[in-house]
Amino acid sequence: MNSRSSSRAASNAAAFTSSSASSGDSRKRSRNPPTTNPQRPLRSKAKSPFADFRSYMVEKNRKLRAQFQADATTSSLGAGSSRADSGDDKGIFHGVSIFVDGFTIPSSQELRGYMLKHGGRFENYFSKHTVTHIICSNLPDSKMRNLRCEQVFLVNFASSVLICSLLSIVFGLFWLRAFSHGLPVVRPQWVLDCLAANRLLNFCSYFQLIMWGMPMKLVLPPEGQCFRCDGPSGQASEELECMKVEKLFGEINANPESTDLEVKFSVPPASGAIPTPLSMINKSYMGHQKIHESLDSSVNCIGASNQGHSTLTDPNFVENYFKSSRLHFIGTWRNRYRKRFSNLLTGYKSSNEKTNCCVTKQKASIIHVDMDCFFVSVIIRNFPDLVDKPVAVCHSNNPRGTAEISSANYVARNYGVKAGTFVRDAKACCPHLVILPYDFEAYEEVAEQFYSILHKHCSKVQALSCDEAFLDVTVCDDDPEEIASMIRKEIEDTTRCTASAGIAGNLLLAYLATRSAKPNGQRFIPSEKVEDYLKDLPVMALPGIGYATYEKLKSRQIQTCGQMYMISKEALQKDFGIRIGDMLWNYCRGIDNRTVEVVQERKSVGAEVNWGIRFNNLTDCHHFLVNLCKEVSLRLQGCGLQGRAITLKVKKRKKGAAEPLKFMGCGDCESVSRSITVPVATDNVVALQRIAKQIFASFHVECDYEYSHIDVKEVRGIGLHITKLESSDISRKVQLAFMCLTSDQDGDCLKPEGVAKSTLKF
DNA sequence: ATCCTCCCCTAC
DNA sequence: TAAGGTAGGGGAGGAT
Ligand SMILES: Nc1ccn([C@H]2C[C@H](O)[C@@H](COP(=O)(O)OP(=O)(O)OP(=O)(O)O)O2)c(=O)n1
Ligand SMILES: [Mg+2]
Ligand SMILES: [Mg+2]
Repeated sequence: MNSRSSSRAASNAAAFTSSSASSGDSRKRSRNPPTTNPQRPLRSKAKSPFADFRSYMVEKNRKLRAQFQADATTSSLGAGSSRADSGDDKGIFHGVSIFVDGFTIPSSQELRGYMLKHGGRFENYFSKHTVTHIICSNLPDSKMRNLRCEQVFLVNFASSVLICSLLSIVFGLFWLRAFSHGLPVVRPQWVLDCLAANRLLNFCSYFQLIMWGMPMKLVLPPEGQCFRCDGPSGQASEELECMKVEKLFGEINANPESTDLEVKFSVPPASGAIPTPLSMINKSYMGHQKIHESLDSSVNCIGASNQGHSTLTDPNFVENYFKSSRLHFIGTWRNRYRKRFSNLLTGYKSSNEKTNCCVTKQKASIIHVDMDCFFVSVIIRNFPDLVDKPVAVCHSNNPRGTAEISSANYVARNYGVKAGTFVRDAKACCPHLVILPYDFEAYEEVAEQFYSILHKHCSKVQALSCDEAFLDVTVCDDDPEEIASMIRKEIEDTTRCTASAGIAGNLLLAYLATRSAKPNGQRFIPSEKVEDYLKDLPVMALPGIGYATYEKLKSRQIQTCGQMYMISKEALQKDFGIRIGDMLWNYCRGIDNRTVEVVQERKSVGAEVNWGIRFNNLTDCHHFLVNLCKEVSLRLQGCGLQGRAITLKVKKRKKGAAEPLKFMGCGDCESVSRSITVPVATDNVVALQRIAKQIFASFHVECDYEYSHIDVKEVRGIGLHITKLESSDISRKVQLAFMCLTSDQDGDCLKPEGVAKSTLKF
């Protein structure tokens, strides 16, 4: 029970066995950029109708793709079969792909119609990869409109906060303008004149003057401070307003029906209607009785027949997969924690401020606590006979299978079994290994007990994962080692699972101390022992140094912290970059300047699946993408966030790569990702789908080897990530306010209580 | 210099 | 059979 100063951490050969784990399979990464440049769609020149089955399929698949694209991109191809797409009879806008920026005359819808009719394309979202021309009217028009709105707005609300929001909307235009990326910005008249001349005219004389197009930056001040607008060269150009702003996050909600900035402010149905994040309830790992599950067919018999283990057979794969994924569980745990303990996390001022100058003089006391073989410990409570047997948690007990061990107890670890090993390899090196199934609800419950105890003993708790946290006990009166001891005892009494703890002067050393205290132990590293402790420590034991960095260091004859200690900071920075070099130099000296952060701002929301992804046709692939968008949209809404940048990632079997070692795995892949930034943050599922579809289209995933950049049959993983996040609160209010303004349209959306609520706040 | 995009790396 | 997710840090290299 006592802190045995085991030397396991140092002598453990885990670092060296891990190389075999990644042999030949997917974990290898390619540094290569995408070999292709899918700048323009490669069109096969379809000749005679379907000479054979193959060309029939090619044609069919192209139609499918075109149909799919129609949402995000509209092109004459998508317009349907009425138009013969063959030979020379391409419309006058063939090869032209426009993006309409802001208010135009003719309207963007009219322009869209012209493009469709005459062989061009119309993009709903700007991307330098897909757009060839930006269409933009004179700014004053749109500006006037916006300003007029602003005045009405003033009359109605007399709210300075809202002015700020309005201004940010106006500046959205500037930002958008700055997106031109060297593409021609052309007046809409060009389109009309081309039509009149019945040919593609040189657009040079139609260049739109970008009068106010210098990038402007709207500075969002810290709470309660002045609000400024900085001009191009950094000088404060205008002091716009000086006001108390509790928080100003941004702009109105994206309108899924239109990207025009003078949008009709209708509430997007999906995001506005359901305030409760149903997704969170559905996904709850706490639901002892699965009430809400009845909402989705998957649990009940209806959909069950279709359920499978891949996208080939399960139309509801996204949802079903996540239900069983351990990595999804631990990956999403932090958000559930945020919700569950939000009362303890809010109002805590960011310790980022170095205001604790008085504290810095005092030497910090950090405790790191981590549950021992968490997933196993929780399950094994029900099997007391197994405590001295080798046990692991895994989906499968198949001795020839490729299911992964999630956690192994310390008996099993002595045989070399650890998280991530295939069950067949685990069985090979430990034939008597007992496999137990997962119980995510139980993990959730124990984690809650764990954190309740931590928060009881200390107010500065930083959650690292469901079984691991840092505590800053610098200002506590009690002896840190005694606190750790008490906490560990209470954890064991409450949960019947053991935890280990490390105590030291900074996060790094506390973390390392826990490692050498495990299992069921604790260790204090006094500052005078630090050098001794680090001297022979393998570099791989340092947090932030994984397999790749380890290999890189090894090739430079650096394997221990002691050896790294000898390398100059400059040399490390040259080889690993400024920040990482700095980190290496610090860590091998036991220096760590990080502080315990109770609240951590979320910077991205995303979902991806890289298992069970197999498609035989584009339809299924599109279907999957649509569901992934739903998932991400629900997650955004579930945590009250909206984002401006949407990134789509596609994993594709690497050229020459064999079938994955792992059943239904992604194997050795290259991945491509591409993002689109829109001017208005969104959480709306329709908007996400449109944007994701547009990006997907730009990858040119097709069913046809010769003409596609990615064969849909080789897609092994898809991910969707949202960044440039803003809170949805404010934007929702502003949006409602706008609806009030423009009450002529969508008046039925004006839920009285909604408006009342929003005005109340102001 | 600073920002942005597209990656890779890391940890649980 | 089996459930290889999630989010942050940061580097390279290009645009501005
Ligand atoms: N590759 C991984 C790593 C972790 N986990 C899950 C199972 C672990 O039980 C839990 C906590 O991770 P830890 O790194 O803390 O590992 P353990 O708690 O299992 O063991 P230890 O005693 O080393 O902390 O996260 C996982 O499923 N797959
Ligand atoms: Mg643990
Ligand atoms: Mg842990």
